[in-house]
Parts: sequence; C-alpha cells; structure tokens
Amino acid sequence: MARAKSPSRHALVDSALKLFWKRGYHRVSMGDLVRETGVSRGSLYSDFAGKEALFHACLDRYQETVVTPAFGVVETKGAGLAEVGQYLDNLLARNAAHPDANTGCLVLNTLAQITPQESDTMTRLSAHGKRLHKGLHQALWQENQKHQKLDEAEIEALARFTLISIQGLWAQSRGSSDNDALRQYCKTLLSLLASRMGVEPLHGT
Amino acid sequence: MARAKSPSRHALVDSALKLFWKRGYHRVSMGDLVRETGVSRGSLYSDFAGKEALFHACLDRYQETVVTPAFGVVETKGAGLAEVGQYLDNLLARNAAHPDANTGCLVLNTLAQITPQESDTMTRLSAHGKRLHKGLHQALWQENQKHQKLDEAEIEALARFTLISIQGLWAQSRGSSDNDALRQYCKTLLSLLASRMGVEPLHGT
DNA sequence: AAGTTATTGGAACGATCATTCCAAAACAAG
DNA sequence: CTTGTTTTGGAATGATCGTTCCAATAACTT
Repeated sequence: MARAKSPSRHALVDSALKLFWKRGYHRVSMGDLVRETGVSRGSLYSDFAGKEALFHACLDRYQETVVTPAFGVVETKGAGLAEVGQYLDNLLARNAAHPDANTGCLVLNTLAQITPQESDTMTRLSAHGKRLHKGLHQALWQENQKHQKLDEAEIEALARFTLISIQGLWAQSRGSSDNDALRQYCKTLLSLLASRMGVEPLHGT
Repeated sequence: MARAKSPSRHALVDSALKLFWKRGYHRVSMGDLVRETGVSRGSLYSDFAGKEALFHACLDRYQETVVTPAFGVVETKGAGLAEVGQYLDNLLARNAAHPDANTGCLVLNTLAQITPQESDTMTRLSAHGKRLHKGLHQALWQENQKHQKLDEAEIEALARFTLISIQGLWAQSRGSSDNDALRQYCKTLLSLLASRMGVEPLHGT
C-alpha cells in the first residue's frame, strides 16, 4: 500500500507551499495547484481531503523547511542575543535573495486572510506564535544569565516585545522591497535589546 | 442634480467601511454591501464605478474618521514622545472597547490581502505608511530637540523602527484579544524609546 | 501475454461572485 | 392627475471556484 507517487509527496507539498506563500490561500485555485504540482485533480483529492487539508500540510511543511532552519539557531541550548541577531540576518538574507517576490511570512500572511471560524488553521498559526515566543524567551533568559540585569518579568516583556516587533518586520517586508530599511530596523531592534540587557553593542552587519 | 440620497453618502460609506474592516476586501460581496448599507444594487453601481471604487472611498474615509482622530495628536506641532504614548493608549482603548471583534488596522489587513497588481489600492496603502512615518519622525525629532542626544540619522532610524513596531502591534491585535500583552508591548516600546532618547521614564497607564 | 490496480485528464455540478440590465415602483414638479 | 426623473429589487450574464465522477490510460504483477 501507499506506493511512491511520481512526484514525491514532499515535492508535491513543496510546490503547493510555494504557491500559497506567494499568493495567499484564497488566491490559489485547485486548478493552479494541479498545474503547478503536476499532479492530477483526482490524485490531489485522493491524497488530501480538500484544499484546506492540503494547505494544512503546507503549513506543517513550512515549519519543517523554513521556520526550523531559520529559527533553530535561537532555539538551541545556550543561544543568546547573538543568535537572535543571526536569525534576523537570516531573514534579511532571504529577503535580499528574492528581491522580486516579497512573500513575507506564510503564517502572518495567512493570519490576515482567514477568519477565526477556520479554527483548524488558526490553531496551527497560534502554535507558530507560541513557538517563536518560547524560543525568544529562552534566548533572552540565557543572555540575561550573563549580565543579571533584568528580572523574570522584564525578560518576559522583552520576549513578547521582540516577537511582536518581528511580526512587524515581516509585515513590512511584504509591502516594500527596501532592504536597507529592513536592515536598519533589525539593527535598531538589536541595539535596543542589547542596551536594555547590558550587553556590549554588537558589531552588526 | 445629485439629489440627497436616502442614507447620506457618508453613512453609506461608513457601513461599507465597517464591513470591509471586519471581513476584508475579498470576503465582502456586493450582496453583503447591498444588505448592510440599505442601498440598492443599481444605486451602488451608479454612485461608484464598482466594488474597488467603493473600497477606495472607504479607505479615504478610514483616514478621515479613524486615522486622523487617533494619530492627529502625534501630527500636531510640538508633539513629542508623550503624544506617541497617547496614540498608543488610544489604540489600546479602541481594542479594549471591542474585545470581540479584532479588526486590527484596515490598511495592514488590506496590505496582506491584495497583490501588487492592484496598484490604485496599493498607492493608498503606502500613502498611509508615509503619513505615519512622517508624523512619527516629526514627533521624535521634536522630542530630541529637548535632549539633543541623537543625530538626524538616529532619529530617522528610530522613526522607522517605531513605525514597523506599530505594524507588528496591529498584526498581533488581530490574532489575539489579549489586551494585557498589547499593553505590555506598548509600555516596553515607549520605555525603550525613552531611554534611548534620554527622556525620564514616563508614568505610563 | 493478459489481468489488476493506480493514476490521469477533463467533463459536469452546484455555488458564489461582480456586473449589467430593466420593468416596476417611488417621487418630484406642473 | 399627469408628466418626467430617480430609485428600486431582482432576474440574467458570464466568470471562477471547490468538489465529484468516470472512462481512458498508464503502470505494475503474474
């Protein structure tokens, strides 16, 4: 059972993910998906319950193939403010590599496009937010261990602040391809965090 | 010519604006607009070239009736960091007043829902961004006059930073109705700006 | 080779959408 | 009341969408 499909399941989902990412859930039709993935209509519906189920597979794959490679550095034990900076550099590099297609963040794009009624989708989106918050909190906490300048509540506030700021960064990256502005923003964010935490100013890119 | 319409033109646009704001451009049908505004299909199409033209009228009205009352305080001559704080408080109050419907910001919602092809719409959206940036820059510049701690480039960077941060705030306000988190975020943002500019910590709400 | 199973391409369906059109109703002026 | 003008409600149009269905085709198995 479950023979190998002509384009492997991962390749299929990757193609669909690319489409959803660029155009948004509602602006991708099943016809588009058939054309882009090279998989027939019938097969798509036998592999996935429908468009939404396929999209959920894409959201999961997005976590694996996009979020983890970029954000993993912040989630590693021992990560600190420097790793947050690495993560931001990673974002900037990704944006600079594709100056034409400002895709932004799939999760945030989707958040603005669906209604709270689509709760299965919503669950995945808020899980993403929790993941980022947890990682940032851990990194800031570990950084603070070195300088002992802030208490737990302040670390929590800073983590939340960083999370929301990064969301703003993503939103901005969709509207304009002005990479210098984004770079400047990241630099300011890091510098503000550093000075609040008592870290020597970083030699940023 | 141009007799008085049964619901005045402003009332019509206000109803449409409310719908677009809550559900997003693509999720509002002309049928919805007919039902909600109480204006017939025929009249809608004789008053506006189509759905997009009506939406543009809504975007303009949004500037007048939402952005200006909230952001005007930052745009007044002599405004400083305290007025930025007032603006943020205003946002929080608005969000707390409608905890059920997390509408977020109409402009940012739209930004995530349209494609760059719809350039007439895009023009209005980026005008909004320019307006906010200009107001923030002026307020920070004037604040800096009092303390003379930062140079022009740093003010510019801080203004951009604040703008993008506020965009993150809006994005966040759509996903969760956790008003405490938003309040904490605003407090952190203000506190970071204050310490960077050499302002005595504000006695926030 | 024939027989069995998986996959295909596309037709068909029902729903929804923006837009157009127009006869009937409401209204204003004479 | 009788014109002339607006406004209305809804039918008609053409397009797109997600989903279902199925005969034809391709791919394996024996």
